[in-house]
Amino acid sequence: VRAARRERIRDAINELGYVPHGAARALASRKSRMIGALFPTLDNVLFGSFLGPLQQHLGAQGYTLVIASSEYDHEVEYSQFINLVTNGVDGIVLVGMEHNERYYEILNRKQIPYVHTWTWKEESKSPLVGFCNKSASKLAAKYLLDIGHTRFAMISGILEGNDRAKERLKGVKEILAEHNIVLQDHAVIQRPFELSQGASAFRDIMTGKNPPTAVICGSDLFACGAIFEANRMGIRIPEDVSITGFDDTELASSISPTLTTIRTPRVEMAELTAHYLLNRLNNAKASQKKLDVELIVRESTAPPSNRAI
Amino acid sequence: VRAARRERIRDAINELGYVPHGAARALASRKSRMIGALFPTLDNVLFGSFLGPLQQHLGAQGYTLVIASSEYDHEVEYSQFINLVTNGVDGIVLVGMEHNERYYEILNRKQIPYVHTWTWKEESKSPLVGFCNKSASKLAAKYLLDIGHTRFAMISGILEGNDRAKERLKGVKEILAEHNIVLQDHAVIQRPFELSQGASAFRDIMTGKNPPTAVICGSDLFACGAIFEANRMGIRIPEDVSITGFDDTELASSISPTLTTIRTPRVEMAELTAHYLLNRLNNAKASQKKLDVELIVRESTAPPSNRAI
DNA sequence: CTGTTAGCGCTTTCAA
DNA sequence: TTGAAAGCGCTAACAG
Repeated sequence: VRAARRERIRDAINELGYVPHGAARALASRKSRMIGALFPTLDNVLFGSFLGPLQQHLGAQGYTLVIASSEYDHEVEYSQFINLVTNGVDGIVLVGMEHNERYYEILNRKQIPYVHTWTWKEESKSPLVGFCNKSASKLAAKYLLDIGHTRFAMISGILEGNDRAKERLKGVKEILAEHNIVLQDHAVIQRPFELSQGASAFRDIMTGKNPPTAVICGSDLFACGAIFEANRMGIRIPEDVSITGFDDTELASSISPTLTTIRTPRVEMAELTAHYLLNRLNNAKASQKKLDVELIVRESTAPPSNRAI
Repeated sequence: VRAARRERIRDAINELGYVPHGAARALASRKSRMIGALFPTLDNVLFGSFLGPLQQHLGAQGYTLVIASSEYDHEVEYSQFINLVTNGVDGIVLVGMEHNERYYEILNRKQIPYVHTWTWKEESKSPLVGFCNKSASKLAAKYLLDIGHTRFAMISGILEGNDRAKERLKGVKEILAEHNIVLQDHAVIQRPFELSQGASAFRDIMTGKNPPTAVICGSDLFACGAIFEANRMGIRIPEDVSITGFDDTELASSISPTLTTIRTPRVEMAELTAHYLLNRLNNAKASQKKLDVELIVRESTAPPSNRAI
């Protein structure tokens, strides 16, 4: 069949509006050309900025991304996971490492490649494409120590079931300990990832006795909520209190004062996640990747003032 | 087979980790139990706050939500649309009404129910679950007129291919015209939906000659970016300039000053969208719905001051 | 290179 | 109520 005729046939197919039947194709070929992504929530620009590029890279190779969110609920996550497997995804993207053991049994039995993102551990046996949350949060704490802070508080995500949040807290504690500073339990406030939670946590922290001169936040959302609340309370940032965030979302560079934060490589992570899975699917060698994070110093941090506020 | 034995069988199935094969089921039953959602972007909390509840309601009836984003690109949207149809979704959720004619040919031929969201038109023949963008933006403009403003500017989303943005602008123009005020072309700035775009548009507006006393924004993102920029420029909100947003995202109620905005009913819209599609799929009567929007007055608006700034 | 055929794992229909 | 058989729309393997 020559090119000309081939083209006419393709045109005819388009004219008639023929759309292939994915289920039949999947059944016959044992490949669905779908990749599943199981995320904690969609209600956060963080994940959006990862999923867009991920979809793009996967789409370039003919794969469709199927997104599911667990709403930070284990039950929901489990049923969404089963949904993805039932729908026959060829590969799966998971966030963090704390997941039901059964997932891996199923994945292994069905030979479905998977990858953990948003996290990193040296000794991990399961495939990772992510960054080290612990050393990332150390970067922020270290910077604050270097410019002279000694009294700290941290606004953290809910630790339960969230290894990223746990690692971030651990990093802060470790580096403070190296400087003989103990981050006490009452100085660590756990909250769901929301602006308003950052605001109320900040108020709690600053109205307690012996308030800190620096507040380390486990998310830009917390940090920005804190900045808004500081403004309402008449607390000047950074003159009275320094604040750091985590992620470097658009809000961090837009807010006034702009936010000192940790840039997490979401776009690059999406690309490498796609490549990892695509390689596995093509039986090529696929290697996990540790990505670098970066401290972005902006206006929300400064040396502590001498006067206690 | 009695209940006891039935239960034992189910347990055994669970033990063995059997997961049904969706493609085979879909092929045999001509139902995939998947619903597609085609969105402009995932990189905006707006859509996240809709997709979460949508997934929840669909999931309650055993449906999986397959999310695709077009990144505001027609080509990408088309290929994602074909992807969804190929993957055999049983129903589809579209945002706005400006879509390729061919979508409807395919949808009709394949008898796939669909619904348009985020928009409303009285005379529409295609099913809608949404709100009227035009009357929504009128609410904001009307309020500003009522408290005495006469000089306006608008920061709008890119109009091309976006009927929601067009309607919002139209609403503002109409109500101003009723008060004999012409919103001139140079007072309307079109930008992609980003905080930083709101900031730079605000700067452009305020450094132009004869700056307005009120800036109407087609998105909370623009409005918050404008507030941040005002802060940097030493312009006081609302004393010097009033600013209104659109959507009532979490940022609107958190930012300082808090933002006067239009609340769009995203959660309710998600629920009704799910119900519409589920009813169509169950051959029950399904009716489209017009949802109400609401003006939320907060701190970012006040009567114009007498002194020109 | 092209045409034919078996069969993917289910649901559905029909027979027992 | 249960079992057997057909077949969904494709792909893959093989024969021509």
